[in-house]
Amino acid sequence: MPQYQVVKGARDIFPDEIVRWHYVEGVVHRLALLYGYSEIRTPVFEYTELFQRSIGATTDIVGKEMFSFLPDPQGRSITLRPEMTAGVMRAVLQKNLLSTAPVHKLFYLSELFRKERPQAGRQRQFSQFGAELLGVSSPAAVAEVITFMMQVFETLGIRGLKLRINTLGDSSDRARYREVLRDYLTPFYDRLDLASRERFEKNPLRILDSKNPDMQEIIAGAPRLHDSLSSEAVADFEKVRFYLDSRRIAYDIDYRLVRGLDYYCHTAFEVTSPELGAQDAIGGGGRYDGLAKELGSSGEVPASGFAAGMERVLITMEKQGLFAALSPPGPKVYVVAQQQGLLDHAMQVAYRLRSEGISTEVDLAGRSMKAQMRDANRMRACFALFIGEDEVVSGAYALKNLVTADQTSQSLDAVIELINQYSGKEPES
RNA sequence: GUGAUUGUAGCUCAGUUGGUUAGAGCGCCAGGUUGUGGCCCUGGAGGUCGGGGGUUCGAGUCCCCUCAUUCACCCCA
Repeated sequence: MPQYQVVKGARDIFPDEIVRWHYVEGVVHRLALLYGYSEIRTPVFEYTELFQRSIGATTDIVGKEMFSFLPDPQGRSITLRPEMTAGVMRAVLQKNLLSTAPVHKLFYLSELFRKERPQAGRQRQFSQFGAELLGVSSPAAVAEVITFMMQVFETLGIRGLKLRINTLGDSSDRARYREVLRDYLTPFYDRLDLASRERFEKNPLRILDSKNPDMQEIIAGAPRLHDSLSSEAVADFEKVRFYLDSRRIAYDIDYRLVRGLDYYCHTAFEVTSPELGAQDAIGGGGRYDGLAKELGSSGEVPASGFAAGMERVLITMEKQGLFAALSPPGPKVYVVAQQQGLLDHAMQVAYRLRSEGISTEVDLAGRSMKAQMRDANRMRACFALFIGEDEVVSGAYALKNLVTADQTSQSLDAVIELINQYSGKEPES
């Protein structure tokens, strides 16, 4: 057992896996461009109050999952970001971005940190890609965000995902409902579990998504938020459904979908993957028109957004066999030195090839030809170029096609020409 | 934070009721083939049995502690 190991809940990503990340990231970038979203990068840490204010002091994330520390004894506490929306909103407000154009569409691909016990599909450092649509308050905006997210999943080839949506109404709807819910729950107070009692005062809505079996009976009989909604909120939700229906995006309505973060209003949504085990949310999001005000903005900044868990996407794709054809690219040419004394010459030839834009490998360790050939094979090089005494004297190099095993002897210029013309497939393995 | 689970070679795992020098497959390295890979054959390297303590004539096997892993609860991506 090595003395040093990765920090609990973090992991290393090696080259054979990184190709998968590049693939997914490429799809995200491509579709972001297609939908008109530009990338934003914000710092990995923010002042702690930002998260307390935006995510909500009563949430689990703020209550027990943040990595917070003091940069210096007199400094303000700072926190490794547990989610992206707060930081993006802070950046947008700080720069007064909405003054340059009324609508901004941003996407990101970032690392987040949450101090949870790791388990399948859950890490302490993890990555999300997501988007924020700022400046538009409408069902059309949430619908676009959902569409964007679902198209990413679809483009990646992921199957069997389930989209659930709900509406939380606006703040006055929720205030009204909070009272209705409290009135209903009061007679059951003695039967509520500890977590639910804590939420009773501050955020009774979140009692509804408790998974405690003992609570289910009580929850099942609760009045629905839906029945407390204003007609505007109902119409808003109907409109979102209309957009999803017209784009043939399948979904279920889940009246109990509340989501953990306090800043959501109106539409909230979540996508689950059948491949994930207990932590099965692969993406989620919603609308949060009130967040900017909460952060002290004088003007309104209505917003919608989604976030998807990169690792969970990767797990799902792996289980569905969507990476079968993916492997790290091999070099075009492997320069094989007949004996160690010819390494200098081999390196010189390699540099020449590289200067011609041809990816080239040389065995710097000076191993046997057999080892070099095995290496070339393993790396799935297309060609082997042999450097022996004959070649050095004659200037004619033996070039072997490692797929067909054809071999010719040519000047270096002719070899470069041949390689550049070659467009055949890489060796199978 | 709570519960359970598993730690033996680089990887996946065997290891009988405690009993000599702890094994296999794959991978790695070398040779067979001194200018040519994949396949095959032969050989080799590589292990404080997670760590510490205890019981015992004797511990990879039993007990205690500890660290780590994984899964689940909670919650979320």
